Amino acid sequence: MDKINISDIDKKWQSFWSKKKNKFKKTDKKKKFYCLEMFPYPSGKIHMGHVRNYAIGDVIARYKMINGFNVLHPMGWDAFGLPAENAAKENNLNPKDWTKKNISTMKYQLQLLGLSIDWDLEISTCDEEYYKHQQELFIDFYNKGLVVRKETYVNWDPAEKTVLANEQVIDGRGWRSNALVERKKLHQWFFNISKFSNELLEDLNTLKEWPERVKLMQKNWIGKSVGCEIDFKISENDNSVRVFTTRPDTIFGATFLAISADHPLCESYIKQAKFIEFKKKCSRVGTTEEAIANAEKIGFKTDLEAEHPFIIGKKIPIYVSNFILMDYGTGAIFGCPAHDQRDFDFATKYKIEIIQVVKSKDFEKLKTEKKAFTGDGSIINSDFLNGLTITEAKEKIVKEIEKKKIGKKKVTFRLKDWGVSRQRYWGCPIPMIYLKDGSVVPVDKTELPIRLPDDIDINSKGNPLDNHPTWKKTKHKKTGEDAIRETDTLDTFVDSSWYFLRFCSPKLKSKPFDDEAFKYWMPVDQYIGGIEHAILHLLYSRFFMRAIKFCKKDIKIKEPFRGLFTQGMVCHETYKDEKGKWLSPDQIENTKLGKKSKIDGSKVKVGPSEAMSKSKKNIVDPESMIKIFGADAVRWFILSDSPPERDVQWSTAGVSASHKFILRIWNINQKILDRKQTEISSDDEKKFELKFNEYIFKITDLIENFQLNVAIAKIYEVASLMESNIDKKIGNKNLLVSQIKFMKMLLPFAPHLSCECLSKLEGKNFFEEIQWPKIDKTLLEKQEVTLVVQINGKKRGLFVAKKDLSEKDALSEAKKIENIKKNLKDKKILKNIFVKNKIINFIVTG
RNA sequence: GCCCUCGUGGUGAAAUGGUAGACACAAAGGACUUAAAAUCCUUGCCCGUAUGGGAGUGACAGUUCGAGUCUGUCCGAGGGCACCA
Repeated sequence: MDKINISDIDKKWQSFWSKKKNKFKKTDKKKKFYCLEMFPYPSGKIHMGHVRNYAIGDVIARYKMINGFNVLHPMGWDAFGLPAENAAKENNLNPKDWTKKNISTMKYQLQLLGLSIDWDLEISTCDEEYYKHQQELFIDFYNKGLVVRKETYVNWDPAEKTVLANEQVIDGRGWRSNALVERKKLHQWFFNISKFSNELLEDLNTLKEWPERVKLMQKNWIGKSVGCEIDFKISENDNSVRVFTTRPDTIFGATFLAISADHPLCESYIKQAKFIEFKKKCSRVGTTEEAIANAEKIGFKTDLEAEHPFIIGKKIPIYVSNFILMDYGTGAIFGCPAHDQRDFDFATKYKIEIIQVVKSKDFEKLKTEKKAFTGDGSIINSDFLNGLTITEAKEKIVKEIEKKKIGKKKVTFRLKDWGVSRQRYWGCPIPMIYLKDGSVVPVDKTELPIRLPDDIDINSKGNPLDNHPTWKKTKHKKTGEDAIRETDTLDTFVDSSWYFLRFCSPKLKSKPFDDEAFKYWMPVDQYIGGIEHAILHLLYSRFFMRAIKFCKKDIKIKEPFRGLFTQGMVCHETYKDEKGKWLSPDQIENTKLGKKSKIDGSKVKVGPSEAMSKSKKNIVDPESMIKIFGADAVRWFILSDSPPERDVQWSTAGVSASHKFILRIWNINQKILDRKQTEISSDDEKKFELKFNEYIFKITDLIENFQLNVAIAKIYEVASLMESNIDKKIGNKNLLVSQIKFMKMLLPFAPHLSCECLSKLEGKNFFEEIQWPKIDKTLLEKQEVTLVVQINGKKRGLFVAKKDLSEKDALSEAKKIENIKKNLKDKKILKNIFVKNKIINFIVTG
């Protein structure tokens, strides 16, 4: 019997596939399948999360390939980003070199997994061949009005002289500099994503193959709210304040107006010392959403009053308040303290009148608990609205408002425009220039790409592009006048918002993508990645597709990803030594007295299993695992232990068991090859065939439904079936044919072993002609079924019968069972329940 | 605060309203071996030698001949959104 050397067969088949460049495309071009996994950020080495992502993707890609599909299965690198700049600062090298080195390491590691990736299609977002086209798209968007320049508030790190993302601000301080972060107003570039708010929301309904959870998260993020705008006349002058509300039904309970500190009406106070002090107080609150949410409500009372639109002669004070945001609604509200918690808190603090307008028996009780009543009820104290329900009142008041021409029904979205400017070096330069007269224009497309300079001082404070001696100096192509380049670069989410389009024609020089290739491959049939991208990346990509459609008439597609699958994380136990320092799994030793530290032999405290992370050191290196157990075992384990959408616990015992199973399959294969002819028993043969065919059916169904862990459980069962039939009276040919089918079913999961076994079975190395085994439907019909017999709903016996046994025959068969006879004795059968192929239930007396 | 998801053995988990715990990990016992490793077999809560019986899917109700699965209330864990007017 041949012995197997796992690392030899890994190498053999990886080199076989790589020589063929994984181009196993079928002649049937009609059946295309675009299988895409989220491309990685080249941070240094691959981690188990990548292994899981790409193992799942590879199962789907290979399964589709051997089902006759023409499969696009590419890979690339999300190569721009902050870590490269930070690493460059620490090691005093260029971000480009650092990135390239990481890409080559990670590509080598991914190849060790034996993925069916077509590496000819490899792209990297930091290559000018890629970002050139991104700049082109940016200009297209700009020309169509989808890019705007606006002034907004940002988190400004005064030490680093740069803008920080919200997640880079920790407790109000810069994560690197530890400097107090300021709110600063800056001119920034924005993608006009809010133009598509309603479309992005409505079209979620068309995404039938997306997880409901992701769609819901996007729905909440877009945040549609239906309400109305109302103009309040200012008593002191002819101006008015426009407010937005979703509760126009509470208008009679309005006792104050509140406007944002950035509201145009505040302009006349800007120079007042009191107002300046108030604004200072506001900006002292952090910029994280949580900090804002928990901040105390403070107000600045203006000397203005507004006229209540429905109560003649009633004047209500106007406040400037920190809880009103300028970029939501109109930046102004009317406060109805009785029925809104924030308004209630504010009114209590500034002793503003509280008028109840919705009936509730708990109102006074809630008031003493300092709570507003936000529930349902009928309207009171509201003139012509009295007695109506909230819904009725909303309808009626909106009609009145529209009749009086002081406002109208209005839909508002939470989704804001996407700010894409970053004061960074390692990103795609924004192809815009500033002219002397202050205007801003795009560069001429013939000048693309606007390249990143290599000779930068990475250690300079602020943006190295801005500090570069010559880079930003340029000339306007049309007029020849001097101009200054935009020195901000694009958010890296832009890079990943269209890479899936580039994969359709990654080498094309003239355009971002080829129209024919686009038509053929798009949309992505199956997209696979982490849940952490549920909102931003997926929403931005959906926006990009629409923006491109808006710019190019012949693009018909709106949704880039037809199917989406979000996999769970890879977790591992956490370890701490006696001093509370984190230990990595390879610093742990198993002894009879428990786990000990390899470093000093001290006792180790085992913590809960958590997502693998550098900070907790609970990381297992995929490369070393592959070297020990082989690529198939690593892939197998990570797929077998949990449903792919849930978190999986990594365990060395588990992967070692997978390795043993790989060897067991090899042994089964050898035993079948070495088997001597046996006498045939038609009975054994038939049973085996029926059972085997059923497994093809089940495994096919399970893969189609992404139940990969259950599919693997069935493969274990097939292995046992094969093993137990080697000594039975089954023809060699039948066993061999079944083993070939078995190995084909194994191929998406453990391709190296599968191909090696197939080559032994068929006597040649082959791949192209592999076809997923066919299900014999007539055999499925012949399958026997187990009928369960219950008495009063309790299981009392079972028997195996032919499929579709009639009720009459089933009942008489059931009554022959010893235990059933015993239980039916002296009892009267009141009713028989019979469900074909499933169950018999006798309902009896007593 | 609002919204969503999930609670099944020592563990990861299976189960179109129809045999709960498939499959695997770990454990215990056994076989082989001088021994170990490897491999294989058995066991898994309670009563019983056993055929068998009882309890049992976070808790309590309900619908049903039959509920892990459907409905309601509660408890617990995780996630998303969060001065969004």
